Amino acid sequence: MVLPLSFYTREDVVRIARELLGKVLVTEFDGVRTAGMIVETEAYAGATDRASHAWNHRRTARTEVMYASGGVAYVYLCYGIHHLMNVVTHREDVPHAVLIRALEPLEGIEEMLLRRGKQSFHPSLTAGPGALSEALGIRTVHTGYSLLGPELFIEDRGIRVPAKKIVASTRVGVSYAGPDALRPYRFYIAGNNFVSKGKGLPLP
DNA sequence: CAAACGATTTTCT
DNA sequence: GAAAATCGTTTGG
Repeated sequence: MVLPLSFYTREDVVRIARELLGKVLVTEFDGVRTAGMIVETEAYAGATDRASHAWNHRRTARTEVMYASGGVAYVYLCYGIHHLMNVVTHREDVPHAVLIRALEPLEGIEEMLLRRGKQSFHPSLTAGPGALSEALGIRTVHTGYSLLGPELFIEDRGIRVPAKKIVASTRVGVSYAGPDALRPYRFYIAGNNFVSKGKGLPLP
């Protein structure tokens, strides 16, 4: 089933990040379907989190969509090259979000190879936030799109990720965030080949 | 209006 | 392991 709006509008963004592991992200642009199981996420706790684009209620044209009510996508361009996709959570005016960092491909692998310009199936196809966005055709034009479909949605297909397989660590690439860089807000499935190689700071 | 920079990935040594 | 690629967003003058 497609995750309902009530999944996204809850208050605990860290819990939502953890619960997104094992869910399936699907895109269907121009009738082409691609999908993958989420294996790595990061929570960004809005105004109180220095690592967040919305830290201290920073509000710009780019981050405006983070202030929407949960259940929409926040997609932005990083390093001029990579499109990074986030799930907006919580209620209106509370700019929480979860970055999707890695997927295990499930459907439309041929199309993913085409979009990524790859010859063969390899974890680098969808391991990493920029890579998975390219594989699924997600670009900044999709920011603000509903996560309830029809072109972009997340499903629960009954995949259960045992708590013992969920690892918490620090977030990748946020060392500028001072003490907040130490928050254990990154989650991934232990042993999954499609988890990105990115590293955060060592946990205290 | 100019300039620095980034929640990354790939390639080259 | 280091460095380049590449451009929209943000910030400072």
